[in-house]
Amino acid sequence: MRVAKDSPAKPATLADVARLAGVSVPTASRVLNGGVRGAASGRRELRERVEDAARTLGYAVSPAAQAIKGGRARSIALLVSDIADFGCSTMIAGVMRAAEDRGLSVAVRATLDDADREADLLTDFRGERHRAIVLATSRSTNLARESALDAQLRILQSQGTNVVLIGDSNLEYPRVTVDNRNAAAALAGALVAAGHRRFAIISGPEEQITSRDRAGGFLAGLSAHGIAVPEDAVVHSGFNRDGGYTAVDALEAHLRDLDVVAAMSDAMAVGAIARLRERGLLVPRDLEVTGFDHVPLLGDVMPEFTTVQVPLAEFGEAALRIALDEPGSAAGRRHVALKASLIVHGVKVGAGS
Amino acid sequence: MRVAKDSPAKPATLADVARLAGVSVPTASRVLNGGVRGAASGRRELRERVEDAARTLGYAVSPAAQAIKGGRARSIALLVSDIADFGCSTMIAGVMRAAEDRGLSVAVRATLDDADREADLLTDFRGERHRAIVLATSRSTNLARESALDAQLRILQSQGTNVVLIGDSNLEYPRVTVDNRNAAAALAGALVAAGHRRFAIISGPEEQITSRDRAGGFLAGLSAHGIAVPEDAVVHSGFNRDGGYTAVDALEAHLRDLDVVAAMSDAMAVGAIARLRERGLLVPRDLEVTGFDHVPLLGDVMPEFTTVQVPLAEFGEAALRIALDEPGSAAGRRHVALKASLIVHGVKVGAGS
DNA sequence: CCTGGCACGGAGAACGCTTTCCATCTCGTG
DNA sequence: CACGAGATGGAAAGCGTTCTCCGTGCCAGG
Repeated sequence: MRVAKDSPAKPATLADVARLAGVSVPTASRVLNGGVRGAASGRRELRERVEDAARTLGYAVSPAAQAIKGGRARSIALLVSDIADFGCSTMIAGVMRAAEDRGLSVAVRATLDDADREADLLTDFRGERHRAIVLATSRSTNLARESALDAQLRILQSQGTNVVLIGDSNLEYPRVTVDNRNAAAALAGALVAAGHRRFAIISGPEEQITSRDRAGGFLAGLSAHGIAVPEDAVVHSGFNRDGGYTAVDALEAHLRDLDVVAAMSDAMAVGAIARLRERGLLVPRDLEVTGFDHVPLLGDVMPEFTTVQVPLAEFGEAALRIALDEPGSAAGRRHVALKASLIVHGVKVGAGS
Repeated sequence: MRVAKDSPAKPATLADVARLAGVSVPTASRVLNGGVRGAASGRRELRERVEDAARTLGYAVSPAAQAIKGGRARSIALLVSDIADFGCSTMIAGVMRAAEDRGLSVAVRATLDDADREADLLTDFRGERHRAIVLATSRSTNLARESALDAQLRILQSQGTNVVLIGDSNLEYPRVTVDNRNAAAALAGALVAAGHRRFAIISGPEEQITSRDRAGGFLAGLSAHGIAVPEDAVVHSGFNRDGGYTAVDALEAHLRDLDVVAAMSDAMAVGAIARLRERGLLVPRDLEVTGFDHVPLLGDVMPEFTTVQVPLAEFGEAALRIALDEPGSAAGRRHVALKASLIVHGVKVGAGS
């Protein structure tokens, strides 16, 4: 008996189901959509016939067709810089979980920190007619870039796709943030309290708001205790592992006289630690390296690590609540601020805003 | 001046573009699709008119409409167990990059190791008419579960969605794998060569093929050197960080007399290290913990870590090549095996098939 | 027994796009 | 000058759904 293995048999359509059940297409649709017309409506027997038919044929509704008809897909878009980044992936998981609770799917795209890519991806999203878009790429103060982005987002918004930002930004959209400044200041305070006096800072690109806020807050926290950081002990680099790695060399002049290298993200801290070791400095024996974000895994392998816990996984839930106009604060310009906590030498010591 | 901010202005459609450009819809479609009909076809002037119109209106094609017409979406589906897992996210990034090179988008879903969820997600995928599905969840030897999955995949395949597996499986589909057995055996050999004699193994669920292969290979590698592992020094647990954490307690009887705890994944190793420390055992001072997968970050913070490097990011490229029937080996049952490398105390020492 | 109201199933349109087919137009050639 | 080949734009169909109407049948009330 020959198997028709290469038959590109077309998937069952609603029409197939209707035919098999002996009803019309709209009826089948109504039944499968949960009986819009009177919930437990219709002859029970008919309902069962349709459901049986659907099961028999292995029918699965085509979201594409639904989207094209309804004008909007049952999905939300998520833009991040890099999926492979630990922080990002935690946040993505949070968004997906939140979306799933609402019966929505998530389309994730990565910009890889390329502004052109970002623009292209937003254009794609426009065609995809998502319910909402969550923008989790780190925003900058570069006016040209940001206003180009703003224009894109405005279009998206005017076409019915809600926009939510994750993280601080100069753009005027609903957003969910963490008070990076105050958390960083609290971190600085804790480090001073622990007896440290000589600091260097590894921050992200100067234009980038998240790392700028963190570095600014950290410096402010230090100066509140009368401690200053030499100008050339604040270096800007890529906001990721490799950025932290290379930044260490820029700190060369200070390396032997430091208590703490404060990296403005856990990923940067990891890179810094690797490079410091290559240069013969051991962490935390010779100096301490602190991070920001709280990648869970780091606490396991570096129990003494000091960082700020950002509730990455909770961003998703908060963002979707805003994006989908659910009972949050009043409508209009909404903004949710989540709490960050300090983790000093592996121990959570409370909150900064 | 009032801003009509809430106008749910409909996105521009191809018809809008055509109207503005003064051409018919099919013409607009042909122009924007890259001029199927004669490449640099038509009056250049007409082409420009259409492109201008599209730009003016901010037109973005609707993939949903394309999919519904063409019968197939320009996308591939990717099923993983947990997006937040370090290994997973690296692999996802690889798949997305490979897909993007081919002009395809990726729909990622997570099963969270729940068989029911897995079935539901596969049903969803069926309706979504993807070009191909990449199944990267870890497969098991549980016959009931696997044959249910097989049935689902067969349907998918018969409906024109190619299926590729990442990782070993008993199911008969094209796949891309790593020779876990031999790599694990090589790892064992290297550890013996380093003078270790007393081993314990932390593996995933017994039914799960990946961890079973790794543990089996490891044991085989040891016994090739005349070393045996007590039966109760091989524990099975969840194939993730928490699994490693809890597994340590099951090894209680052996903990003080071990040279190496071999965890069958980096994530498990991390959990084990955390728990060992809580129990007063320091790694690598008191005993060594080895992993499997090579999460990049671990090498930075634990330079002496010993593990097996699995080319997670390359899985995507290989999987898509197979899935899309590109020039690989002959058609039919295809299978690509990627190379794993040993990383002993942070130094890459070569390959195990 | 007849009529009005109501509930429910079906016919048809519409969504945005591609594709097949056809009509037209241009140009080269006999 | 006429005819045919080749190219090119347009009309229409159709993809799988949902939604808006309609017609039908049922029941209650007069």
